[in-house]
Amino acid sequence: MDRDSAPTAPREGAQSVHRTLALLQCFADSPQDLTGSDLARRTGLALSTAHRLLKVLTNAGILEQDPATARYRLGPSLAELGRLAYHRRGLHRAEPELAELAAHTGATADLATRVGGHAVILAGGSLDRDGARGLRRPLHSTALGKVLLAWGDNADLTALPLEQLTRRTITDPQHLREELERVRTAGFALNEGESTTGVRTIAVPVLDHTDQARFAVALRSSPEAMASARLAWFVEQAAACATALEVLLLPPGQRRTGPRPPIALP
Amino acid sequence: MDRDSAPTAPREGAQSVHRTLALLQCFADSPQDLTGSDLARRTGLALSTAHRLLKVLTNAGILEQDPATARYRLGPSLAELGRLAYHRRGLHRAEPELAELAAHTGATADLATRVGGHAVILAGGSLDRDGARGLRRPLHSTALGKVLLAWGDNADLTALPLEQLTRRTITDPQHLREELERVRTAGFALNEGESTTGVRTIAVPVLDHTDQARFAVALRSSPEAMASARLAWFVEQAAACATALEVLLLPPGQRRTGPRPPIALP
DNA sequence: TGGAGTATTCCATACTGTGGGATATCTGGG
DNA sequence: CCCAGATATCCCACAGTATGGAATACTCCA
Repeated sequence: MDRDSAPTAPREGAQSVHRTLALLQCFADSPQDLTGSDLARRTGLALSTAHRLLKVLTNAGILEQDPATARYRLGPSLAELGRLAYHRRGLHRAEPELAELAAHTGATADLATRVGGHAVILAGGSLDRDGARGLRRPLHSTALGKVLLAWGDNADLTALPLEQLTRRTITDPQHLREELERVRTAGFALNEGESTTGVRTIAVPVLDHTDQARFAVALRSSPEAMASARLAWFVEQAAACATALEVLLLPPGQRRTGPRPPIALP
Repeated sequence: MDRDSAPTAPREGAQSVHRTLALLQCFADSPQDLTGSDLARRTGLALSTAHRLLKVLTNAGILEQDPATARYRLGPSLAELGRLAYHRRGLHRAEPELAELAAHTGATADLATRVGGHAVILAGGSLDRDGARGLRRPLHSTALGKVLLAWGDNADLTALPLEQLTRRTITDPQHLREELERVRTAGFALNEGESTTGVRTIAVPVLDHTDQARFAVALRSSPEAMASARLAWFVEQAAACATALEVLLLPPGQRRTGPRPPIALP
């Protein structure tokens, strides 16, 4: 009856809050406004339950109902809180760095962090295109995710769903573990067509003082534009950006002290 | 025991969600990271209750705990959802308009909308300064709020707290009702020192097809810079911006058809 | 070394959230 | 014009979820 949302969830003593967050998540997944019944269907909730929760969110301004269609969409309070979150986390300082990186390399630059079993894109990218697809991607099938796993907590790796998205997606835990080892020794992750066919992506970590990846920076483009011969150059540009972001995004006491992981082409 | 948060709240059958939102709201009010016990104190919740709710929010990435201090702050999922909300509501298109208005007039330009008993600032302003004070202001004591009330639903006016913020704050419902009438006939709201002493603010509505204020645009500066002789000019600049925003923020079917309310200096 | 302020976990109880159902509205078609 | 289908909204008795007191573990500071 209940679908588990992430490999984190201790669903104890907080059912309604969990359900409320599930409702919110629907809006990250769908670019259109949603009807109440639609939301109930997507979350598997009873209509009246969904409706009650939606009303609370609407009264708080987290969601809003279109006066004409009565459909729900993300509301002003969320824009407000999001703006605060964005600022307080220093992401507005990251944006120009990413823009510069994108302009310099001609590729698309993304900044992401890990939330549960997903890489959540925080800055960069193209919202008009990516906003429709949603801003979170599975960890196992993206360069960003591999970096976050390789320099992070991948103990519970078997808890990840490892869903097959394309023909090339890694779905075997052991295979993934080897890939992560390769990523760690190479100093960067390379993806081609494992998440979206016809797209090549590289990613590098933004490391803290314990050598954990707090964020990841990715560059993606067509395989031709990102030809193997120029791969090292792309990775170095991304790494330079990542180093800058360590200063901009981490508080002084939590910055990497050791050297960046050296880049070694496979 | 329970403090009522807004003059909207049907607190029925959603206690935990309400409490969760109250916890979130604490972060909008305080610029610093907050400890769990601090949050429990501010919301009046039992420590264990607050902790449980905070854990759910943290697992979802709505909040995050500083790895060093274990204090809570706004998290990546909120930045993600906020970014989506910001974009989907077209607020990124409003930002340049407001920047232009601010540059042109030399004042600070804000865009806000109504959520419950508050005017929530969505774009413009200076986040570094305003982010510390919070992004929401009471309706009765700000030019933005007066506009949202004057061209909006002010039937439940007596339900507003009407808290006294400065010596000049309007605290009498009847007095406020007269002021709103004045605002409606003037076509704009003027505030001086009712919210913050030494600041003069004007605001105009962004109207929809039913002549409701969906948003409000404000300009604020020192009383000298915004001298009475030049007041009409400031109001006209703001009104021009508001007209532009009607096109940018409202869907085609919901745009004002009639003329803008004419501006009449008192 | 002790004490104050925390985070975190446990559990029996009671109150909150639940969902089935009934009603009101709306829309597009026949 | 009226009906069928889909939707928003409200109500209420029941069950199970959320609650908060208390106990433990941890960290910082004097």
